[in-house]
Amino acid sequence: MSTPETTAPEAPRHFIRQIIDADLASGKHPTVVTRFPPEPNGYLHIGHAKSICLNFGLALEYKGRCHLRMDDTNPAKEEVEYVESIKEDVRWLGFDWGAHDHNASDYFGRMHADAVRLIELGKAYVCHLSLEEMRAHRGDLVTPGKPSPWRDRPVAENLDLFAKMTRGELDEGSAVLRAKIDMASPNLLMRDPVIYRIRKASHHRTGDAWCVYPMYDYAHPLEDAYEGITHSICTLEFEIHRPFYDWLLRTLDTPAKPQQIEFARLNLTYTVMSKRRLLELVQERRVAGWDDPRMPTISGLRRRGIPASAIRRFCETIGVTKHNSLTDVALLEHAVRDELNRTAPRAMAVLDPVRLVIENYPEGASEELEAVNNPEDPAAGSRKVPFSRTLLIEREDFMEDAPRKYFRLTPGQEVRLRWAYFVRCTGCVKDADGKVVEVRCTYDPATRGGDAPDGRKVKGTIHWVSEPHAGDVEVRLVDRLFLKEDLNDLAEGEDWRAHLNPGSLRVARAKVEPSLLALAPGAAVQFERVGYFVADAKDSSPGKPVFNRTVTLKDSWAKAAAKA
RNA sequence: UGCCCGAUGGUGUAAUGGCAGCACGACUGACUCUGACUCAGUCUGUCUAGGUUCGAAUCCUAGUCGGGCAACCA
Repeated sequence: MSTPETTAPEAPRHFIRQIIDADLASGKHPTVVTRFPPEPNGYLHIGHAKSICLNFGLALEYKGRCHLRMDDTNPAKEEVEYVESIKEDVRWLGFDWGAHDHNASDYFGRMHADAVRLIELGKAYVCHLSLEEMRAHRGDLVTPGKPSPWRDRPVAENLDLFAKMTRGELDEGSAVLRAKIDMASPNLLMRDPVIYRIRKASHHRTGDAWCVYPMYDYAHPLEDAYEGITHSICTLEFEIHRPFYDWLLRTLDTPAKPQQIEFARLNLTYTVMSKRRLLELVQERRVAGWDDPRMPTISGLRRRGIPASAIRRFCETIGVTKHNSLTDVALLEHAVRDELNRTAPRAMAVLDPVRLVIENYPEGASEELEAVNNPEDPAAGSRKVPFSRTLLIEREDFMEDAPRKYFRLTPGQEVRLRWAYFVRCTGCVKDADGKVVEVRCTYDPATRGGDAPDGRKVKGTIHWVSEPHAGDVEVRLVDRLFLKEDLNDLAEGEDWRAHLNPGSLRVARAKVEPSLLALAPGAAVQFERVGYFVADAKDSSPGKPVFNRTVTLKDSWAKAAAKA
């Protein structure tokens, strides 16, 4: 597991850091304890990564600790499969919760005892209103609610009824436990919220031990208090829940009084982030699974070849605020390129091959040339690449009638074959349809290795593979999943699925230099002049890698050409 | 119609009463054995109107715009 870089001292003092600084300075807390509390009902995505980096990052930064806690209070929606994937993803991101592997369900006993205490305090009651009746009693945004007819029943009766609920003697939906607060509160969440409901369902951890399950609003503050969380960081939509959070801790007078702090969730261009939509993509088979390389899930990003360090860096870059924003996915891509440029070994692969014949190179001969593995990292060393008379180059690296400033192969022009020789184009061979089937050239033996002893320069360098030595591999040209920038900005009735990019996955064959065949599954590589790729961790087999494109290289020529 | 929260270049953010800064992006150009990287330069911003102050992105008031809130979900 990689160790996350400690945050630079000049890191922006975002508002949460400022709150913590103040709390530490005032002595309110001796240390920082945060938590990451996912509900195990789906896979983690890049938005969760923001929260993970924030919570675990803060703990690291302040030498406190961060707990991992499964918020498993709803037996109907949660599964073990998700628990495992969540742990794997957090670990992969580089974080460690140590011994603090918790579950909301660990506290069902304590929460229940606290509910009994609430009843004894006269602050909770059993209510039999149906869903519809309760909605009607709640009032609305502008009109106060009406009290439930059971609001003032005696403590003893509440105790007895809650015990019956707990023993499973009451039917689902026939009763709930409600906090008794204020039916006229302008905050609807304070109008006697439900805190326990009957669910005769089997829970993935507690089995059939319980017939009543706590609601999130009741459970979460208690979980935080039990664990001694100091700063309970969540997303903006929970802001309105904070008064109840504080009310509960105050009413129960818990020894610990964690503080809930809200920040804006991550939105990314060309990306859907809601669990519901991601689930639908999987269920409707619009992607191959949760870990499809096009998915913004942690497992998808991992399979796509995006390094954990790039995700961490990205999360630090985007900052933490209280206002909604839409982050350009280019920021993520930049973090990925930046990391991979430093670390990924280079190799040559031709995605759209056309044959290049060197007329003056001996037939049947071959040799090995030295190629640098990573110009950005001398320690990466070099490798041998086979060379012969017949090579394969990218089709787009030859043009019969080239525009000015086209530095690649065109009749009469000299270019460098990367790490090999200078070659001068002599022409091409076409088939009956006029399609180029072969490019011809001559080479200068004196330029072996790629430099001319006479000091002459070429403007262009192109990549190549030796046809007789080339490996043939599958490459998956992964592109953005959606064509629309802001998937949250949809017209009434507009289906987000209509913006799916039909070209988000193009499967192709590529010709590659032999060294690439030995690449370990999960290893990143740069195909020179093309992009960063990763040997797919799932579908690669020994000697037979399958490559996923992580991100393309920037291509200012393509941009210029498109403009012309 | 109520309550809560927010607003800084195209995008993400910093500045917490004292020179509006950084990163991404776009556009030039230099360099280059990757038209990559790197480097240099250019571009573009404090929602509006009042007020407080020597001085306001920052404090106050009003407005505008955006987001959230009426699951026995989290």
